[in-house]
Amino acid sequence: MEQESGRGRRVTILDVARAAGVSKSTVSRILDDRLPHSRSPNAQKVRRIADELGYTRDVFASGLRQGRTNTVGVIVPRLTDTAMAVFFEAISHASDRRGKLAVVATTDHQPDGARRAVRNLVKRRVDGIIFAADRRDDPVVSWLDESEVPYVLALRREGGGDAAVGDDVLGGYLATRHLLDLGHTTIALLTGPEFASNARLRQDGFREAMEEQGAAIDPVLVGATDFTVDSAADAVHRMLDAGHEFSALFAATDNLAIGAMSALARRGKRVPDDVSVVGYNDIPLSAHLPVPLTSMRVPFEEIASNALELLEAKIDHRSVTGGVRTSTPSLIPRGSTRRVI
Amino acid sequence: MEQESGRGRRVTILDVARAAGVSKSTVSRILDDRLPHSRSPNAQKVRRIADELGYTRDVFASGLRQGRTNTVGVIVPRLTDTAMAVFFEAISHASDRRGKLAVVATTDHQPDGARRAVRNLVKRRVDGIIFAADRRDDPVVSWLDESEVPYVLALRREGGGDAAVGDDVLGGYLATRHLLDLGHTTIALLTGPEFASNARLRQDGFREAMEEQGAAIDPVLVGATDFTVDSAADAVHRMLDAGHEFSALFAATDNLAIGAMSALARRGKRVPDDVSVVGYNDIPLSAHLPVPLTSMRVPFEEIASNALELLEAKIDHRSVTGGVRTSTPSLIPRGSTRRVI
DNA sequence: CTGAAAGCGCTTACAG
DNA sequence: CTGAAAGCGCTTACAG
Repeated sequence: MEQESGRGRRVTILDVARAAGVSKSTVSRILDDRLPHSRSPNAQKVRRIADELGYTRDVFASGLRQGRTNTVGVIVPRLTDTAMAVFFEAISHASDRRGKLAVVATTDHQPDGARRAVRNLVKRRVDGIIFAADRRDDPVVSWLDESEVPYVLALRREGGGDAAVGDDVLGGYLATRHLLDLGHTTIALLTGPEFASNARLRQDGFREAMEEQGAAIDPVLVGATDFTVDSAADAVHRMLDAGHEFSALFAATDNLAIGAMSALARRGKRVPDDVSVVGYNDIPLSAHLPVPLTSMRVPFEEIASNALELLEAKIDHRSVTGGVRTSTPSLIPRGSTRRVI
Repeated sequence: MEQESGRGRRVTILDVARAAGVSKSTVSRILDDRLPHSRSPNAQKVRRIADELGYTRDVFASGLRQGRTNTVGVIVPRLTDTAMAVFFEAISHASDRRGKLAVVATTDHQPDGARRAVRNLVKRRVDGIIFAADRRDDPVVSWLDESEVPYVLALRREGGGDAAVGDDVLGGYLATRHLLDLGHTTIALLTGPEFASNARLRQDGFREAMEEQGAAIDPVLVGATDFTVDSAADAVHRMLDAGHEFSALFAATDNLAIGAMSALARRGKRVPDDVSVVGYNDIPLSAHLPVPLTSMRVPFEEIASNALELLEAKIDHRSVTGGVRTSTPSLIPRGSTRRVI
């Protein structure tokens, strides 16, 4: 690469064509990754010269002409939610490998956030959208259907659209099963808000495991949250105030588990001695808390790849077998859970 | 908006022109935000029709023609570092307000990560780059200088380029001053790796405060980390193993503080009763830890705005007075620090 | 203020 | 396989 692209005159396809003594059409074809890679001497020469000149295709010109931009939009509630940052990084890496760019927009949990995000991304000409925000009642999904932007859901299913998800029911089941296996029977649950489908499915898995075991679910020990650490702490304080004892707690996300542990600490309850705690998502921090958190690991890389594949199929108007790809979470046992004594 | 843009035929400037009975040149000018907003009847009509037709400018066509894309690239080490996610969200919001798009690339702390990130962003035709990765010795800065991409540094200064930063020396000073004021004199320090300029400046502030107070700095109580939670825990374990007592600890980031608290807990030291701890960055989680963390709040929004302004000036070839804008951090006292008894 | 025309850097039928 | 030509949707001197 003789010359890094900058503000000066860019190296265009015409420069390469002239230097190689061929037409720009030919250069365009030789450098087109979608076409079979020609090993003819001419092709090799063009590639060499393009390299020497530091030529890179102008994505704007190419996008304008092709009607596609090789850009995918990703919508998440917030990037400061580490699980979402992990997921976006996964999509970003997978996109990179496929020569695409992932751009992210956040909804900030605002009512109109999703719509604004979609509009912004569409304006930027993304080829499609991976939607990972979490409002069940959000009309954005039907709105996305009406608009003609190709999209897939990720980390949640809704309205029958294509989706790449983790098996949240199984995850909820496995987390609860772990606690039951350790001898716990009175288990508190910290779930998300009504509209969050993934939290509800994890709750379903919780119920399934409890029923299978014949363990009763105390409604007082089921706390709804808005996914904030604070609301989790509040919910646990209320449980404690109600005087209903519990020896274990399953939280629908690691953040909620952190809030729970914070409240438990403040009330003089030790983890895991007095209460065992299981989280969900296995965010990087969880392994490094004062009491390392037992958590459900979600295969974000796999889900990201699936989402991207499904989306590409949609963009290319290919129909995909299935339409929903489900990845399996796994339990990572750590210090926050122990056998009841 | 009659018709959401999608895959069907897009509404182009020509559609608007025809519907309004003017030329596309005229439409282009009327809809050009850079030009003074005309209130002539004609202009109003065109704007109304554009709206009715759901016209949005094709950023690719516009970008191709104008030679700029209204996109800024942001480079951070990782998005899973919450402080970086906060910062990117801040840039994203500020960009939005200015009608720009912010796209992010991560270095993953890889030696060649920064270069790869720059190359990727340049390929995507960003108008400029906000560089917030943290390797002091990274040759990428001089490399950026050679390439002709406009860029500014953020959260760190290096090699004299334009930069939007927090006052890390002051922050380190204030954090340490807080501990000194509470009566602590043997204070441990958790700093970053050699190459991280911001950590070093915070360390300078620490030294300044200690010297001012006439408090000695025990080299054994200065622990270098690689910014991971684990390495912080390890460093604290080593201090404890060495048998050098300390009643307070200042960590160059909240993550390091979390690692420290984790190690302290494992060694039976209570925070704040046995050891007071101060972090830096005030990430959202810090307020919600079992022991809420005293931390230095960094005005990320302000730094993001500054970075964007500096960058725009560079892009427009305007020279800016100064070239470095410094924002002031502030101490947020919480439960992790208390007066020595 | 307005319009016709050129051109940004590509890709892609079309014809050879 | 190759090249000349048209055109993607804009913006912008240029001339009126």
